[in-house]
Amino acid sequence: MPELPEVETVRRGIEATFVGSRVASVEITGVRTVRRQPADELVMRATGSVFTRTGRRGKYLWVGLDDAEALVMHLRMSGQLLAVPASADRVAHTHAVFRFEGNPLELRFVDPRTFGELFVTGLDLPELVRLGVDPIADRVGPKALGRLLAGRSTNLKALLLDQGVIAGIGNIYADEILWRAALRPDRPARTLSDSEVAKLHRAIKAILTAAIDARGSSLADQQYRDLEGEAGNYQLSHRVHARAGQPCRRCGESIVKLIVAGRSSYLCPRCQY
DNA sequence: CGCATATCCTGACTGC
DNA sequence: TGCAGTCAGGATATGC
Repeated sequence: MPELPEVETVRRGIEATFVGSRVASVEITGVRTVRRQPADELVMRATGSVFTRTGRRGKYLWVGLDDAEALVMHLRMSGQLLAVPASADRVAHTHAVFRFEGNPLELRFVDPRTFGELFVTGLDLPELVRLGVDPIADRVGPKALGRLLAGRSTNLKALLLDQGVIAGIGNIYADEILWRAALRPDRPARTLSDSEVAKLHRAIKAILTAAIDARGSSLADQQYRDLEGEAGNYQLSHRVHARAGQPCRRCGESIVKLIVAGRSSYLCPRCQY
């Protein structure tokens, strides 16, 4: 569910609400929530530490613990991070709860499908070195993007989804980016002209920036919520995602749904090439 | 290397 | 109303 814009929105919420607070206690109840290390180890390393800063790389979110270690979180398909009063009822699938000294709000990790995870690691984030460039946090120019595409026979959809190449783009934003760039998802990457690479570069920046400004996308199931439990607004600006049969906002042709790179992919068959 | 498939799960939705 | 089947924003392993 959450892609770069949603994770960035949650990161900003944690920055505003919990940075500067000292962890009073950590409760891990989900059996799969902490799986790279014993849950007790995470509890011990986090308890007593101050949330000193936040960061994001692709879809991974992290919090500095005393500026000495990092608490890394990934929401995967259904994870939510929520700031709620400690007295509030816990919803089903609440797998982790962080309480803080002098902060009336606690941080809860809720994840029905249990694909999400938490772990504590070093500030150099060795688990994240495999990730490719972050299109928002890193300065990625059109030439750098062109080098990532060069010589690859893989299609654009698979490439945009490959976290080892570009980190943070998921199924919704890949489709929205490719529509904006007027490029088909099944187009082999190495066939792009310089001007098409430039268009793709502009579309990545524009779509992700607009989606962050809109605080992310909440689909019909309302599963994505920000730290305050509020829905995002970027779904109102979607041009292709989940719009099969509806008219293209650029040329009027019916949007179609294909499977590309094993994922549902929406595109305009007339104005994407 | 690239690609399809299966897998980890729960829940919402569809069609009978 | 119930029930089976399908699908879902992600990431990874496997086999061809």
